[in-house]
Amino acid sequence: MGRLEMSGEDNLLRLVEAEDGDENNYHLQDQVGFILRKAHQRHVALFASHIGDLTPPQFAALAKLHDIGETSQNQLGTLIAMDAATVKGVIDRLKARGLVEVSKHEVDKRRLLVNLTPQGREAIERLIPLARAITEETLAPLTAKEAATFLRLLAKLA
Amino acid sequence: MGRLEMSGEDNLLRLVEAEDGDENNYHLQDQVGFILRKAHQRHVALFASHIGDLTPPQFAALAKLHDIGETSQNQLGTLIAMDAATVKGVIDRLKARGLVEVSKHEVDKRRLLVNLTPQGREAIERLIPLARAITEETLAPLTAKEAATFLRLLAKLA
DNA sequence: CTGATATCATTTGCATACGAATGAATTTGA
DNA sequence: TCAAATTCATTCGTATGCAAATGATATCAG
Repeated sequence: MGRLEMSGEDNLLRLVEAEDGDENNYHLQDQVGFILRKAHQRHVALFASHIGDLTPPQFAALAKLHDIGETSQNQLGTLIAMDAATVKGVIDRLKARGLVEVSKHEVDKRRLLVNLTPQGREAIERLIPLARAITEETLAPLTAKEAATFLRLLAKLA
Repeated sequence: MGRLEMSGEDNLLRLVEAEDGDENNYHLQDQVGFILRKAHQRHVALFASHIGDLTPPQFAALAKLHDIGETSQNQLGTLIAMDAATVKGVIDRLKARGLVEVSKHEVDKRRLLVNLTPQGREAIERLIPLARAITEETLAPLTAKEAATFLRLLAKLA
C-alpha cells in the first residue's frame, strides 16, 4: 500500500490505510501472551532434548519432593503450581514408574501422602545438574545482566 | 539445622549443611522454566476471564487469518507456532463453530486453505480490543519501562 | 522421465491443563 | 453439638502440544 502513484483519492486511501496499519492493526507477534507461549515452548523443547524420559512437570514434582520430603498430593500441587486434576495424573505416572510411592495419612483420611522412592531420589539427584544446564541454555540468548533483569521481571508476572 | 547448641562435630555438620543449602540445593521456584510456566498459566487465566468462549490458540488463529487472509493450514500453523497436529485440532473446532471455512487448493491438491467466515471476521474484530486489554493486564505488575524491557528480553528467548 | 525426496495433512498415542461435578472426611460456627 | 462450609482427592470432558507413522501429492536430480 502507498507504493503506487497517487491521485487525491489514493492519497486519502493511503492515509486511512497507514492509520490502520500503525494504530488499529493488531500484531499477534508483539503480544506478551503469544511470545510467552513461544518462550515456554522453547524451554520445553530444550528440556526434552536433555531429559528425554521426564517432562518438566514430572521433574518439578520430583524436585519438590526431594526438597521438602513427604507431602500430601494436594500440597505438592500447590507448591508446583498444578491443580488437583493435573497433579493426580503426574503422580500416577511417576508412581507407575516406581519413582514415587503414596500412602494414606494416619489422622486425616482425606490426604494422600506422596514421597520419593530410593529410585526416585537417585533419579532426581542425577538429573538436577542437567536441569541447571537447561536453565543456562534457556537463558543463553541473554547476557548475565539481562538474564538477571529478565528473571526479576518474569517473577513479577508469575 | 544449626539451631542447636553445637559440639565440634555439630559445627562440621552445620558447615556441610549450610554449603548444601546455599550451593547444592536446587530451588525449583528460581528456575526460568518453572516461572515461565507459571507466567504463561497466569496469562491463560486472564485470557479466559475476559474471553471465555475462545482459547488463546483459537484467538491466535483468527487474528492471524484476519491479518493475512486465506492461507494453508500448514502455513497458518507456522505463523502461530503450532505443529501440524495441533493446528488441525484448532481449525477443526473453529470450523465446527462456523468461524473459519476450509477449501482445497486449486493447483496443489495437498493443501487445505483456511479463511475467516463473515462470523469469524465479526468475532475477531470484536475481540481484538479485549485482547489489547488482556495484554495490558498481563503486564500490569510492571511499569511501562519495565514492560518494554521485559518484552525485548522475552522476545530474545522465544 | 522417473525414482528419490520433500511437503502437506491426518491419525494415533501420550502428557499436561483446567472447569465442573462428586464423594469422603474434616473443620467451623451458631 | 451438629448442620454448614471447607478441604482433599477423584473423575469426566474438553483443549492444547508434540512425536511418530501414514498416505497423498509435488518437486528434484540424474
